[in-house]
Amino acid sequence: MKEKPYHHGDLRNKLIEAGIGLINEDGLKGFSLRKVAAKCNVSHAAPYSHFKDIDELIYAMGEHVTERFVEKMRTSIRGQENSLEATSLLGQAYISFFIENPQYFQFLFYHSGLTIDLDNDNANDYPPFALFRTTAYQMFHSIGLPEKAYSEKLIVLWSMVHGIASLLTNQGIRYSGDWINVFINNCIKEIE
Amino acid sequence: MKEKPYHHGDLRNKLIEAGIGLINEDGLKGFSLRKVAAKCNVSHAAPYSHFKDIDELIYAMGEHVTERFVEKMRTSIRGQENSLEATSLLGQAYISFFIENPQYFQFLFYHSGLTIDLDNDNANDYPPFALFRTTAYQMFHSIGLPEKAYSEKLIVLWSMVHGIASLLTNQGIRYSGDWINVFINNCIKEIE
DNA sequence: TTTTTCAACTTGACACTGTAAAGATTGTTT
DNA sequence: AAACAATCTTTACAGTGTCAAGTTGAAAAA
Repeated sequence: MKEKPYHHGDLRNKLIEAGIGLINEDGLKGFSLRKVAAKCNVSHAAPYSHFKDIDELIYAMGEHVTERFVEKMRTSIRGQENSLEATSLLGQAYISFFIENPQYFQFLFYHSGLTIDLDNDNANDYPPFALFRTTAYQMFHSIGLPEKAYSEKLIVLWSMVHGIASLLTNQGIRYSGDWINVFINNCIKEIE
Repeated sequence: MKEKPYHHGDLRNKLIEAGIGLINEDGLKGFSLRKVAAKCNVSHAAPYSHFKDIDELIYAMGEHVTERFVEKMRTSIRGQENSLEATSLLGQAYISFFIENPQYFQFLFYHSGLTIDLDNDNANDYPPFALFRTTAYQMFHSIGLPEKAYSEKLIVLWSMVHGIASLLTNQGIRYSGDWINVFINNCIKEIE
C-alpha cells in the first residue's frame, strides 16, 4: 500500500518474503538469488532493480526476520511488571524463537551482515539486544546491583542466552527436548 | 610417511591443509573446491579421487581443525591438579582458540558437518566436549555436587563458554578487547 | 623383463550460480 | 504527444560443483 512501484506489484517486498520462505524450505545451502526470482515469477536479473547484489537482499531479509524476532520478545513481556520475571521471559522468548525457526540463528548471526556494537549503550544498535538491555537494567536496579556492574552482568547474561540458542539450534548437535527447560531454569537461577 | 599414494605426493593431506589455509585467507565466502585444487597445482577434478564431494573435504578439514582445537585445550591443563582451576583453564582455552582464529567458530559449528550428541555421556562424541566434561565432572565431584546435577550443570557451563566464543568471534559484533577478561572472570565465578 | 592392472590424475562437458550490459516495457512527467 | 525514468527481460560471461571419459605411471603379475 505504501509503494506500488510498477505493473508487477511490489516486487521488493515479495523478494524478501520469498527469500525467507526459501531458507525455510531449502535451508541456507539451497538459497540462491535465481530461485528467489523464480519464486516471484520474474526474470533472474529482476532483483537487481531493487538490490545492488545478493548480499543486500540477504541483509533486507535479516532486517525482516529481526523485526519478527524482536516482536516476539516484546509480546512475551507485555503487561509484565516484575523486571526479574520479564528478563527471564525475554531469555525464553529469545531461545524459543530460534527453536521454532532453527535456520534463523545461523542466518541472522552469520549471514545477514547485521552489526552489533556491544560497547555503546545508546548507539543505534540491534533492537533485540536493546530490549534485553533495557529490561535487564531495570532488573539490576530492582535487586540493588551497583551501577558499575550493569554492563558486565548484562553481557554475561546475554552470552548465556545466546550460547544456549546457539547449541540448541545447531544442526549437528543432538539433544533431548528437555534441555530447553533445564537451560531456562538455570538461566533464572543465574539472574537471581 | 604413512601413505604415499601416487607420483604427486600425498594430495589428500595437502588438500586439507590448503583448504584450511584458504579459509584463513579468503574466509568462508571465498572458499571453493577449484581454488583448493589450484593451490595444490592440480586439476579441478583431482580432489574427487580423495573426496566424494566438497562436503567430505570440508568435513575432513573440520576434523583437522578439531584436532588442533582439542590439542590446545589439552596443553592448557597439562600438569594442573586442581580440577576447578583446570575447568576454568579449559574455558579460557576454548574461547582463546576461536579468538585467535575467528573464522573457525562459524566453520566448525556451522559448516564442517560435525555432530555432537549431548545426551549420551559415553558415546563416540566430540573430543573437545568430552575433555571438558571429564574435567568438569572431576570438579563437580571435588565440590560435592550431587551426581544427579552433573550433566545439567555441565551443559549450562559449556553453553556459557560456547556463547561467549560465539559472540566474541562474530564478525558483525563489535566489542572492546576487555570483554574477554570480563567473560572469563564471570565464567570462573559461575563455576565456583 | 615384459605385461597387466588400477588408482591417481587430466580433460572436457554440463547445469547452475552471481552479475553486468543492453534492450524492451510502461507508468509518470513535461 | 513526447520525453523521461523506473522496472523488468534478454543475453552474455566468468566462476562454481560434479560427472564421464580418457591418460598416466607405479606397482603387481606374468
